[in-house]
Amino acid sequence: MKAQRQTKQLQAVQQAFDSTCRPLSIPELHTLAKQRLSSIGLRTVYRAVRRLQDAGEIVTVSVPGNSDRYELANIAAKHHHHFHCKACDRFFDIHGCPGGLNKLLPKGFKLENHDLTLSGLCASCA
Amino acid sequence: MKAQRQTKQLQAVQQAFDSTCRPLSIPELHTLAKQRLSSIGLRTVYRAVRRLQDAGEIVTVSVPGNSDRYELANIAAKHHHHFHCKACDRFFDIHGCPGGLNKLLPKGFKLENHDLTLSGLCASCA
DNA sequence: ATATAAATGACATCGTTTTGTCAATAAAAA
DNA sequence: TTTTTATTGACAAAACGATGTCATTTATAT
Repeated sequence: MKAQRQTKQLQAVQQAFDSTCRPLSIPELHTLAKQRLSSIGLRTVYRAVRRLQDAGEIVTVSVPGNSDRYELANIAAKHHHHFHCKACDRFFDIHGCPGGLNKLLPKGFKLENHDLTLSGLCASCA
Repeated sequence: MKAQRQTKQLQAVQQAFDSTCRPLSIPELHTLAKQRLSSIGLRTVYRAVRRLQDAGEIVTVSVPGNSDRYELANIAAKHHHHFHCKACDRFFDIHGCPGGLNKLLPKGFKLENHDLTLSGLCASCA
């Protein structure tokens, strides 16, 4: 279930993940990959993401009011949250978690997961 | 900027909000409104939501990996969060907030908002 | 009761994201 | 090097939510 051929295109997408430690959207990946391989097509980025997903190297990050992002599975394995910069529209990883969420639940509800998205301005935009 | 005519259709949508105290999607609103007015069209639900938004009666609720929901503005005015049931796919209001989120921010980041979505099973599905 | 125009609903259309297709390319095996 | 076939990229097309259109309906004012 691993990506089978080592192509320049797949490497360009992998390098985008490796060099940018934040959740990336498909258009962001396309832009980043084009910096290393200007000829890479959007269709190929979609396919690379699918393959990396199937290989278990990346996972989907759902965020409110925005299209899906993707990030390295080994980063996602450590519980963390995200910050969305309203100016540059980028997402960043936030390490740490408020905790104590079970107290917020109404009677009878069963908590399995939670998802925290902070938003405001990132360091470069503030 | 208020909805101008009091139609059965608009009332059906308003009643959906009034009788169901949780964030509702367009299809959910359509289903609920049809229970009171089976002839109401989806197009009309879209327009009713737009009008109620313009009138300031409802606001948009963005949630991760799901289409937008809408809820009454007076409910949204009190800071709260949401719970998503993975079984029935409904969203519920959660009152209370973990707080202390500023500590999680990296240097230089400016926090303006936050968004917490718990998920699991609701009382009726658990 | 009548006139006016906002609102409705059926349908078509749009805009965006995602996927299908297929001839050409190129990575890995022979 | 040659062969094989996974992969690519251009293009078409699907999927989807949301909106435009317009003849008809109907709430409201007169």
